[in-house]
Amino acid sequence: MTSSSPSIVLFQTDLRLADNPALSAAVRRGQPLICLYVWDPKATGYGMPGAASRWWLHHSLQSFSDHLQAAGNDLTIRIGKTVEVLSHLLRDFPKSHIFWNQSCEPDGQEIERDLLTLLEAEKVEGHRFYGNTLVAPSTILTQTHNPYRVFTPFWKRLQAMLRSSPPLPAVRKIPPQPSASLKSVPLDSLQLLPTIHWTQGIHKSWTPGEKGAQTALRKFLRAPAKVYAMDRDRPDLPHTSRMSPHLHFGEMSPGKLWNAVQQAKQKNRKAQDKKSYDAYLRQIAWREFAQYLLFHFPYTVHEPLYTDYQAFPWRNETDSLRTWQQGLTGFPIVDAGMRELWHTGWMHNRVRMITASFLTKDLLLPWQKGATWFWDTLVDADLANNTLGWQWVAGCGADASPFFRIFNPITQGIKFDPDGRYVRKWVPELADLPSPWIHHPWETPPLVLAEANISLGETYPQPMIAHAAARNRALLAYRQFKKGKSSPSSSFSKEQGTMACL
DNA sequence: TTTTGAGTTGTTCGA
DNA sequence: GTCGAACAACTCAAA
Repeated sequence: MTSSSPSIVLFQTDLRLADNPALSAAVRRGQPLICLYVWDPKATGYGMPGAASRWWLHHSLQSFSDHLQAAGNDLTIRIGKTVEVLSHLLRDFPKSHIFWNQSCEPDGQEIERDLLTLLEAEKVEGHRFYGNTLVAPSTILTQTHNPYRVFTPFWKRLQAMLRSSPPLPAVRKIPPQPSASLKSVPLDSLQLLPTIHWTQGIHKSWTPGEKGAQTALRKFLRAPAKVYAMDRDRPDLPHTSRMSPHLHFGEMSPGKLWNAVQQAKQKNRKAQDKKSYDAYLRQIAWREFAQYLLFHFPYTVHEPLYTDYQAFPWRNETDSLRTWQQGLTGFPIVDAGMRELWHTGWMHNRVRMITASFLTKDLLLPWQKGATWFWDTLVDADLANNTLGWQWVAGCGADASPFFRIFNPITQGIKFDPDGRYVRKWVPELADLPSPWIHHPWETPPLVLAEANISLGETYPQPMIAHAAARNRALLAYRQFKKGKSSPSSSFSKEQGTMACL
């Protein structure tokens, strides 16, 4: 059976049947349908997901493929460059219509540009939708028709634009593929799974796929959503939504998530609970803002949004980067975070800020190094969120934290992990250290240390840097950089000299 | 064009 | 122990 004019849906980060405008439109068209996913193994840099993220992608594709089969179709997987694969497909099905949801990522944008050229050349119809964001990013602009660079006015504008239209229902029946000869490579041939079995920790805490996303949302709305405003900053409590990887791979649309939270909020009368739902909606808007910024400022993946920061005198040094990556800095909350990341592919948001502040401010290492590490290790690695987050902490991005806002890893630990449960979980060598000392073991009386079987410098490292001095060094570096009075590099190396004595 | 108000997540110091 | 101010200066966005 061949058709003269099938539909091709190009899936990228929208692996779902529910609230997927491109898929729904293609189904409505009624013609035979090809559900296409293209894997490009030659992608480099941020085009290639990290190992943790590839693990998720594998399982997400498997789950999505199952869902498509249940609806009467199947996932066609091909390897190569997206547009070349499509071009090839168009030879077999010359009058196809192509459907896709817009990607805000630079690579996705490049694919879209090439795709539009191809469509033009082949006289093929394309249908673009906006399923990855609440609102098409090109439509939110300031009065002077420029993109927003500040969250609050963006947030106001976004709320004014949002219609409370219900999300599209999940597609239940999909027209079959156009012909039995449509070839797909097996999922395993993408080699997304790591050969060593370090994913056990990840396996335990996540269920990739559309069903897993819905379960996670239900669980969140049942309880933690109500205490979110208060407890979301507590890494020792399980009160975040953990929706980030599901959102990243599009297993749940931001629109559906937004809608579900709104509904829960309306059903709930308690003022305190409403506050929590609002706080969470605001977080969804931050995710939207990140997508939006990446769409309008694709260069921010590698360079600061405010480009004069290119001249900032970051230190170029690899030893301390490695110490940070391994979670051996000697600051318990930082090390706990870095180890949680390594073992589970995830880190609590508050701790992401603390560890990022430590890298960029205490160690004065370039935010790009941290962003790359997070990209490689996070199961929810998302280019937009990662870029915005790191630049925010470093002070060179949208709504950047002021340069004098430097997280104190001890204060933050005491405040957000008051009993030290988070630290004890991920830094077991400190497990027996009493709470008053858990966030600053180097100040613990020797007897207490001995009783806890801790020998600083042997069983657990001494702090790699004195925070107070590191803070002053960062303040000075930023102040001098801002003034631009002296050549930043020369004045800075002098400063480094004083650091050597610490 | 100019002016004005405001800006996710912090820390420290001194009263 | 608690609280408010200072930490700098700049850019954005709207009036």
